[in-house]
Amino acid sequence: MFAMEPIWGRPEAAAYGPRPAHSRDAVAGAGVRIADAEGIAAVSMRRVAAELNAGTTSLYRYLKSKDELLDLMVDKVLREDEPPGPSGAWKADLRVLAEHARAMMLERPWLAEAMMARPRIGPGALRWSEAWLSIVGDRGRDADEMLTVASTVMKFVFGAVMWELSERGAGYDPQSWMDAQGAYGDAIIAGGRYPHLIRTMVEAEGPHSADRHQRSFSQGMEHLLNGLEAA
Amino acid sequence: MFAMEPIWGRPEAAAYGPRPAHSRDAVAGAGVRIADAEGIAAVSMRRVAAELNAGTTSLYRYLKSKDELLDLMVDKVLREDEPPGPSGAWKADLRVLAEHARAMMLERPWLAEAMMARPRIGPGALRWSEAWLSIVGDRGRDADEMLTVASTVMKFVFGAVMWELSERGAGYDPQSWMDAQGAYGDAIIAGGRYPHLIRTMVEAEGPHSADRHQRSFSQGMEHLLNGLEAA
DNA sequence: CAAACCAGGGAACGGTGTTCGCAGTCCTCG
DNA sequence: CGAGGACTGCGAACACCGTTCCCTGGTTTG
Repeated sequence: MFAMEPIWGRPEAAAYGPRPAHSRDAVAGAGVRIADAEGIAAVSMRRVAAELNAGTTSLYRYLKSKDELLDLMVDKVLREDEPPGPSGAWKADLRVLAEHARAMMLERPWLAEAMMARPRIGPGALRWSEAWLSIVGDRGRDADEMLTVASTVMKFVFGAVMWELSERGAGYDPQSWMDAQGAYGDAIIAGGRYPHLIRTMVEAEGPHSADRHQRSFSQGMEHLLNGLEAA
Repeated sequence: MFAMEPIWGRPEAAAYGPRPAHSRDAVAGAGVRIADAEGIAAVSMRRVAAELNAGTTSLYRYLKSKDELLDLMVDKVLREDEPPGPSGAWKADLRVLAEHARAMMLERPWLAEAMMARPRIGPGALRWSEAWLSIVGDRGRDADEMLTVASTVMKFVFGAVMWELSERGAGYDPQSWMDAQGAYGDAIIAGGRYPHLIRTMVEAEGPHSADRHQRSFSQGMEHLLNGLEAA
């Protein structure tokens, strides 16, 4: 497997020559600004260059590819959002860090997907990894258990956030969708092939409430933490 | 909120006119074949049309947009992979269904991301939702608890799969990356800013083993199930 | 048989990421 | 101090992309 060198392994400034008019961080910042304001789809090389009053292809003096631009954008955001440090109570600390990570990713709907698309090995991402591990690392357990606990929580957080974003992006929530749909929704109910699904939709309060994602996340975290505590 | 009608709510065949040369399912099948063989990035309207020996723009007789093509591809795969039914032992059943879902998504690396990108409301997706809920629905609990249990497990499974795929896609695993990297890897270690991270890399056996993802998944599932059982 | 309707698909539009090559700028070395 | 060379900025161009328009020709209904 080729160990393609990440952008953080390459020096930013050259030894010789004219001073660059911009910087990696400025390029990343322009990308973040556009993604926040107009969505990740609006982040094109031309658009980012325009944001910087630069020629489109000048960006390739700072980056090898658009993927690297996304790497820089992700890491800039992670670097500028400091993870809360451990207090010593690992369960509470995991709760706090998980909530913080969730809020961060919900605030920038493009972030979670961009993080999952590429390795997370920039300085900002490493600091977040360190934060997760430092919470579970001060127990007496061995390194493998540290890893299991931390990565299990991280996986749940990512999954929960992507789940929530997928509903938000579609402007869709399960209950109102069921109500609003015409022929297809009726066919689903009339078909009788999904009894548990329909019973849940009808009986459960969760899907109707406005804070159902927050509640579902908190409850899931609580059960998960209980399971990890018993281990 | 606009309830944009999903493709499953629209009839496939028209009343009048010549018989269509293809079908939605054939179009979806062509897309799946290309995605499986050449990756999701190779799935373009032109490429799919070529696979069917059709004109590019003929596809728009079957679909409104490329997004709908992805909807059909996802649902076709879900429809053709039958979820294992419940045996009555809910914990074991959740384990089995989770493993099945994980294997399915790992086999087609494009599937998980496509599933998260759009609402999952086709027949195949509904049958999978029904399968999850039918496992937890035959306990005496109320509907909200059913939902919490099922969705918590689903979120963990998605998060775990996307995590694994993000490493695979980069041809990167944390340990070998640490070993292979030159200047940047050294700087990480020398800097001393990530003590827990480095200790984990050095001491843990997990990151070195070939089946570390499977093991991490199984262990996480076990802890999660224990926590859900106690609830 | 005529009218209405629909499937197939070529041409074209405005985007995309990226490569190439060139002009001009600055640093280093003789 | 001057020359060579490395470097930056960037316009032009390429091969694609998703999608709309519009026309031809086939099929079904009345």
